[in-house]
Amino acid sequence: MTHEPPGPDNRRSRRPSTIRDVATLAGVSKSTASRAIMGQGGVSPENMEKVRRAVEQLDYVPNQIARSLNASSSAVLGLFLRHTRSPFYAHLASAFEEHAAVEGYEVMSLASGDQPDDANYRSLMLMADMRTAGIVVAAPNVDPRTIRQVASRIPLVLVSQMGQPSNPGVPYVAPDPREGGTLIDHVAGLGHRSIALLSFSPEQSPTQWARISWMRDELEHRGLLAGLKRIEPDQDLTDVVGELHRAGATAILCPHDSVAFDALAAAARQGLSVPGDLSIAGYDGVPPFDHEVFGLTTYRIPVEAMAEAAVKLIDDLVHDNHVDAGGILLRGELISGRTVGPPPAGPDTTDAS
Amino acid sequence: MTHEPPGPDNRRSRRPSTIRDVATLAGVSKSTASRAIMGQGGVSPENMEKVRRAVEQLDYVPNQIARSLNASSSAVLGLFLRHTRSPFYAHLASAFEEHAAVEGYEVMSLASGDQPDDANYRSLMLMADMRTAGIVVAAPNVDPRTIRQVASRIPLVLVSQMGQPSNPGVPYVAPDPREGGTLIDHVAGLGHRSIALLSFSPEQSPTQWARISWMRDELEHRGLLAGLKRIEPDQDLTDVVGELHRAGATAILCPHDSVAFDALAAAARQGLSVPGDLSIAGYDGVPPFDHEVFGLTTYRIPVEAMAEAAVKLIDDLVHDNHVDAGGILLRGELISGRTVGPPPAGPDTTDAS
DNA sequence: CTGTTAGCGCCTTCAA
DNA sequence: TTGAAGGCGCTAACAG
Repeated sequence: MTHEPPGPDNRRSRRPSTIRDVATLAGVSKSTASRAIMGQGGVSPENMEKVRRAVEQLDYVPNQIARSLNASSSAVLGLFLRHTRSPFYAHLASAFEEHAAVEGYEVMSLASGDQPDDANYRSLMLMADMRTAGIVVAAPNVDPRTIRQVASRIPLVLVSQMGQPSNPGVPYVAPDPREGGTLIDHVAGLGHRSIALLSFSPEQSPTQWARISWMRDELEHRGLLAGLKRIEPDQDLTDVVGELHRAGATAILCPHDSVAFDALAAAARQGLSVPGDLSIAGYDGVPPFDHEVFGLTTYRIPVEAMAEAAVKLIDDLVHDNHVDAGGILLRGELISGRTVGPPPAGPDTTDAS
Repeated sequence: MTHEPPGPDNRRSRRPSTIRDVATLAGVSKSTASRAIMGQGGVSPENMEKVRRAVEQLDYVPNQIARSLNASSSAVLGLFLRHTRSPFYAHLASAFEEHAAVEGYEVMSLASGDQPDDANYRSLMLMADMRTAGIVVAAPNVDPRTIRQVASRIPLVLVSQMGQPSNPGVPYVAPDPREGGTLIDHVAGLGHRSIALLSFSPEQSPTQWARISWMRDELEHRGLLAGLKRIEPDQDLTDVVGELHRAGATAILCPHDSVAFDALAAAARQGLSVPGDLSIAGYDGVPPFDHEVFGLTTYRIPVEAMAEAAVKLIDDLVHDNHVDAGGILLRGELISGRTVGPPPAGPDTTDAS
């Protein structure tokens, strides 16, 4: 084995050069260097040039953080997400980044995961500390008090998966709650008279809980409710789906698309054909679940439009433009796939026209 | 309509209280306040209590950024991702956050999207500026020079979707390149003698390009290559798939799972049954694509293990433990689904045992 | 144990 | 046009 060359060092070396280094090398004062770098004029051409060269030679890049420490605001937006994993949030984040970039913002994201609320508070404060221009919160698990506390210090916009969130005074973007019946209309319209719901616990997801609750009430009101089954994340749905079917349900509405696919797998294991024996619908309608090859029937939350609206809202807030204390409601759309069809012709189909 | 109450204000109010406010209110000096807050001892019980009360009364939260400005390091890790959208990166980010949390790190993420490399450089510097303890880069589009430049200032680990990346001296985590043949072995093992590849351009994804190139060479070497078709993102694959099939290909390997589903849809439109007429395989094997209900045959990149290894690596680097200049290679696994089967019995199946 | 001083890197008054 | 000084919020080193 030959002698190893000093080689590209694993360990860090020269500390990043500061504006001081630039000033010294250019033979001017820090202030002049600063002004030259900021390009605000008021610097002689010679000094301008000297500084430019020093910057180049030293690979100098201004420390954005130190800069924003006294600038009181930067061009960075904070995005606080429930998870990174779920396609809904991933898609939202991506769309938000794109639209924010158009307005000249950089986006830094933090995820809540399942941390307790005081950790959420610290995460949000961390964003605020770095003088983000504003924060967008897309994490239904954050306590409303925390939201208000942070919102009192920095422009903050809420993005919700459902109707108006319970944070008075904080602007929000959300799907129009009046759209909640779209899916039910579709399923009922095909003739289903016994529709079941799957749901996580309220703790696991307040948003989905609210959504499902609304649907339960609506179905009950219309006399179509076949029952609501509480499920756990990653639970095997084979038995649940089997029971619901045996109990007479002809359609199952799921809290989100991923669950719908679990239910489809469960139905397959139970030897049930979809939508022949049983119809199954999801909720969210976000890539990749909405891929034509899957043919899932679902309700598409208008993620793209929500992201765009959120950027506009936070941007207005940042620029102190007038912003409605309320929020912006957007309409999604029904994705009509191949997992929902007419109910099987049963013995009591008499009243189905 | 009644008179509106002053209401929870849309606009921000009192600027966040600083350690100065705390000190003043508690009637001590900034240093004492600081020490009390840091809880490092050396403060009298009375002052301790006074400060505690002041903190509570003012809702004081230390500014982490200002703190790290002279601390030279914080407990925040930076994660720089190619996209937020793709399930691969979303999954990686999520897993990374979880493992980082175990080690007591917070994770802030920035996405590269399609920005030019100088913007990538600025993004990475922004992370470094905020004194992140270290940075993990999972974005194959970042220029190696940029990587080295940043790595010379701050602990940096590379996470790649394929074998060893071309960044000498920078530790990395990657799937074992020797595993590259797994999928080919599987498909060829079933009797396919004419295997086609789909690929994006090298610019769109160096990683996938490298992977596909490797496969092309391998297939050519084995005399099984039916051709390589260059595709664009979001391209309709109907014609491509049709042509490949007519040209005699019995199996198509895709650059990643999402493309595989596009190909499946295209095959369906062409009236081809899968895997009866044509076998199709993906690559990545990450949720939600690996869901049993889809039955996709693919190669699963060991994302979880990679995330865990990346955390360990960056943590070691941060603590100046010895870290191999090379990297860590991990093995994924073949997911054998229902989209790859034996080739159709053709006129020239004579040599297939 | 406590307060004063200095400095992280930067920008922005204020005089000169 | 320029430099010196001060401050963003915080912590660490240094006297008392």
